[in-house]
Amino acid sequence: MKHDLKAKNILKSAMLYCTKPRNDILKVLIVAKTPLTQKQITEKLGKNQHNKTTIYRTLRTLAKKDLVHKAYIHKKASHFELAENCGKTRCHPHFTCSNCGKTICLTDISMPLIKGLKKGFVLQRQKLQLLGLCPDCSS
Amino acid sequence: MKHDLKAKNILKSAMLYCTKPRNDILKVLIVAKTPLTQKQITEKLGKNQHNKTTIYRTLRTLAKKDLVHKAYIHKKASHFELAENCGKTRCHPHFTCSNCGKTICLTDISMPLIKGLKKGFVLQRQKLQLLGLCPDCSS
DNA sequence: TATAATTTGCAACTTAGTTGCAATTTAAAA
DNA sequence: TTTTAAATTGCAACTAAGTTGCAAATTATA
Ligand SMILES: [Zn+2]
Ligand SMILES: [Zn+2]
Ligand SMILES: [Zn+2]
Ligand SMILES: [Zn+2]
Repeated sequence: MKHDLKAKNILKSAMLYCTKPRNDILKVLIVAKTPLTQKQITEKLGKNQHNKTTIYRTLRTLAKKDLVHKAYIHKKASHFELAENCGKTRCHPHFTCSNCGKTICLTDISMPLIKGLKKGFVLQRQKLQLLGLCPDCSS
Repeated sequence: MKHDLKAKNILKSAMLYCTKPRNDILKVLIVAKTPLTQKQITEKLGKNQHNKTTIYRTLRTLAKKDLVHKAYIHKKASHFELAENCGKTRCHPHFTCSNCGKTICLTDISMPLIKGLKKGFVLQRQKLQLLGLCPDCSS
């Protein structure tokens, strides 16, 4: 149960109550390869079902501690992922296929931080969203 | 009625029926300084009210012709703007204040196009979203 | 003016996400 | 271990953005 331990540690380090819903949801996010919606998390929870309110609240709690990011919104649904592949103020880019809807995390491509922000602006997070055709749909 | 003429020309160039709803909605977008939601467009329409379905359909029609962009989503609501301040595949960045919710169009700041996309990916549009504190909220 | 094609308005619907509250669970003290 | 206070959960009811089907109205063209 390597992921179970990791989930527990994440919660402990963030000084959060270690509950079964949080643990289960974190484990789903740990093994996920792309950001997930509440619905997708519910599907992946399998027999460890939890109320959708609990899932939304857990995601918000984890996001407040910057452990989870709302990566992007697609078809009205927010997609969440662990923050571990993002920098302090910069997230990795996400490429969404306008044909099939699939999204790919570009964890190996980085964009420079924006330059030239006028005085007074404090940047907390930079997100890059790419739309286009994925390899499957462009051939 | 300079804006009226501009709206008419936009519709004509795109080979779209020139109807009163489309004209009115376009005029609102022409004078807007930031992206607007359907609700905000309705407010700015004043006495030229149109059904919300019509507004959504008009926005979709204009977006299909790349005259309008869904710039970003904030608090579950899509925000639309004219595409005229965006490049062919690159939109100008948007800075949203996490404190007051205000959004600023950074039309004078440009980010390089992403490099290093793997073979097969076809980029259609690049969007940059910035979150942080605006000058009013950072002092 | 007549005609065909397109667009509009309405009402009903879908669905992501939120809220209040009572019941349950957690963590830490006794 | 038992007790206790604080935090979390589940439920049902709700909010609100956006969509759909269809009849009526409008547009462009001849
Ligand atoms: Zn695709
Ligand atoms: Zn990602
Ligand atoms: Zn602000
Ligand atoms: Zn803008």
